Amino acid sequence: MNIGDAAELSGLPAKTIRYYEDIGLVRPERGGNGYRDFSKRDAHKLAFLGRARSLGFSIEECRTLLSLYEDRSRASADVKEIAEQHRDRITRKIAELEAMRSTLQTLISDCHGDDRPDCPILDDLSGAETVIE
Amino acid sequence: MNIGDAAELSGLPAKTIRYYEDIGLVRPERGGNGYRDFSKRDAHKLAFLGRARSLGFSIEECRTLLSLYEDRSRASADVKEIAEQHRDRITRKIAELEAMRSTLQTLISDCHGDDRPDCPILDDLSGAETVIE
DNA sequence: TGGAGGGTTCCAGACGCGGGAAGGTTCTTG
DNA sequence: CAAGAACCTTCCCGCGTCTGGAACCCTCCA
Repeated sequence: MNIGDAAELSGLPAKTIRYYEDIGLVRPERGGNGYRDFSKRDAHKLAFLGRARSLGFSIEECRTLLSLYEDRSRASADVKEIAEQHRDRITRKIAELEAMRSTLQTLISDCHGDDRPDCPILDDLSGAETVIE
Repeated sequence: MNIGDAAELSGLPAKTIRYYEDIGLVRPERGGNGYRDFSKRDAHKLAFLGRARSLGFSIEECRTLLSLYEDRSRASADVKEIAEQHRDRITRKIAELEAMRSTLQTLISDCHGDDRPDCPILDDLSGAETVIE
C-alpha cells in the first residue's frame, strides 16, 4: 500500500512515517515508480509506534520496544523495566509541573488583576522579598 | 561587569545570557575590548528571566513579562492573564501526563516481568484487544 | 488532454539552549 | 617581563521530533 493508506491505517501523518523511515524505524519496500510500498506488517508497526509515542515513550525507547516486540525470545522483565523507568520519569515531571502550578497559583491569587500597576507576580519575578501583609 | 559576573549574579550560564542578547532580551553595553559590559540593571533583568523561565514561562512570555515589568503604567490584569494562561497550560499538561501514567501503571501491574516473553505491555502497544482474565 | 490528487526529495524552522573550535584579552604567577 | 591560566569573542553544529513548504514526478479520471 502507498504511504497515504499506511497513514490512514496507522493514524500517523505521512510526514511522520517518512521521518520514521529516515531514522530506521520502518523499512518499507519501494515500487518501480519510487513510491514506498508498505506491507500490513509495516502498517502494524507504525500503529505500534503511534501508541507507544502517545504514551510518551521516546523514539529510542520505541525502537527498543519494537525490537522486543519482534523478538520472540524476549523477557517481559526487559519491557517492564523500560515502562517503569518511563513511568518514573513521568512522575518526576508531574511533580515539577505541580510545583510550578502551586507557585503560580499563589502569585495569581495575590494579584488583584485590575488596571493598577502593583503586581505581586512581577514583584516575585523581580526577586523582591515577600511583602508583609 | 563582564559576562561571568553577570552569570554568577543572575544564576544563568554565560551561554544562555549570550543567547538572550541574540534574541533581544537584554542589550548590554560593549567595552573597548569588545567584551559585554553588564549594568546591575541588566543583571537584575537576567535574574528576572531566570525566575520566569524556572516557572515554565516561554521565552516570548518572558519577553512580555519583562516589558510589563519595565512599564510603570502597566495593568496588573495583563500580567495576571499571562500567568493564568500559563497555569492553565500546565494544568492541561499535568492531566495529560497523569493519563499516561495511569495507563502505564495498569500495564506495568499486569506484566509479571520475568524471563518469559508474554507481555501485556507489548500486547497493548500492538493493538491487541484486552485479554480476558 | 488536462488537471486533481497522489507521491518523491530536500531544506528550513520550531524551542532553548549546550558543546566545541579558533582566536583575542586580561589576570596571575614566578 | 614572560608564560600560561582564565577569561572573553564569534561561529557553527547538534539535540528531539517532527511540520511546512518548494520543486518536481506519477497516476487516475472525466
